[in-house]
Amino acid sequence: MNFHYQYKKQFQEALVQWFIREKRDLPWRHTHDPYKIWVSEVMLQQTRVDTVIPYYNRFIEEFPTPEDLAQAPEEKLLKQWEGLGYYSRARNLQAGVREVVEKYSSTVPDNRPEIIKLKGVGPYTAGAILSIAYNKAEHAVDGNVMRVLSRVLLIKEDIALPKTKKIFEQAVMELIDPAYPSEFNQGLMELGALICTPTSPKCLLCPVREFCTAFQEGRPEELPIKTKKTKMKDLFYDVFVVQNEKKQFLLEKRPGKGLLANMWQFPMVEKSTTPSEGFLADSYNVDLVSRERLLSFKHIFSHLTWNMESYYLKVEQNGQPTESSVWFTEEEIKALPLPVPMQKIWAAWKETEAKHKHA
DNA sequence: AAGACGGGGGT
DNA sequence: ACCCCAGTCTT
Repeated sequence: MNFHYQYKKQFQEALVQWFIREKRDLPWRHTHDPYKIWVSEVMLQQTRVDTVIPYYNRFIEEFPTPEDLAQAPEEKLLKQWEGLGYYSRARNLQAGVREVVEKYSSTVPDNRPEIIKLKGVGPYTAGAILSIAYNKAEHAVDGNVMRVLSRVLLIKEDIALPKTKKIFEQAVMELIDPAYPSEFNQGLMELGALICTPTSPKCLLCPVREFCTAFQEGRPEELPIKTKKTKMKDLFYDVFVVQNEKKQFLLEKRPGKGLLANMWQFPMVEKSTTPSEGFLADSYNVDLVSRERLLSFKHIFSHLTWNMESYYLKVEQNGQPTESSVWFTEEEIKALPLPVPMQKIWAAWKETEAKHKHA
């Protein structure tokens, strides 16, 4: 890529001034603390600004410094992250912050070779922290930046391919305003979020439309090119809210790896494989007293669908429950990190319970 | 290079 | 129903 000096200068000026003028007032824009910028960037991975704001505020209140996060028990960390999704982000963030506390005396590294080695910090997050917190001229290429630059520069490579990202990283390094790296990078992202949107971009409001090849050619909404399809798997589960005579409920902790790792759930059995009647006595050492239907719904993940049917069971306890399952009171459940599908079932149980009390 | 990994919002 | 989102890690 080979831009003329004047073109580059004017593009930088237009973008940076637009950002300074029009930027949204967001919580993480009131600080330059690299730790807080880091937290915000991790939360923003594959997640919308509006979703992140309340999580960010609660998280920073609970863990104001790297030391606070480093010392937090995992259950407390996951409870803070509950509902935000991609829970390995939380674990990796804590692991990365622990590295910073231990190896760098709690100071986030200010250079790419060191910062990118931190757990959970990839090429984008590295560049975002370096440019936003330290004002370094580093690329921070996310989906917004690829969309904006694919249009401005008419880049028709498939952005689903990993190697394509390098093209955009080089383009940013070529274009970035050395006087305003933070505003330049954030300007590209802000433009992607507010103006240069995936469908129906607001080109007439765009501060850089005079530099935009796709706008001049007339079909900006057809870029970027992205192939790739997601094949979804369907899974079918029966889920049981199991209550004993002491008003305790049975929950199990998911495995430490994989989907929803270390989160808690009500006992769940795959429908196709198991006749769910035998599940109780065989697996959990209890006798059924009553059975009531709760809620049926689909929960859609990025790569699979859970088809859920849930039931409220009252049981008599024969002995200890099996391995990973534990009896909890309603009060204790409040402290457990539950994935959203389990929160829905728990909410449905509370509704029927309230109904019974009323009647 | 492809798949795993959440959940919500827009069209 | 399908796409996207301030991506990273694992295979």
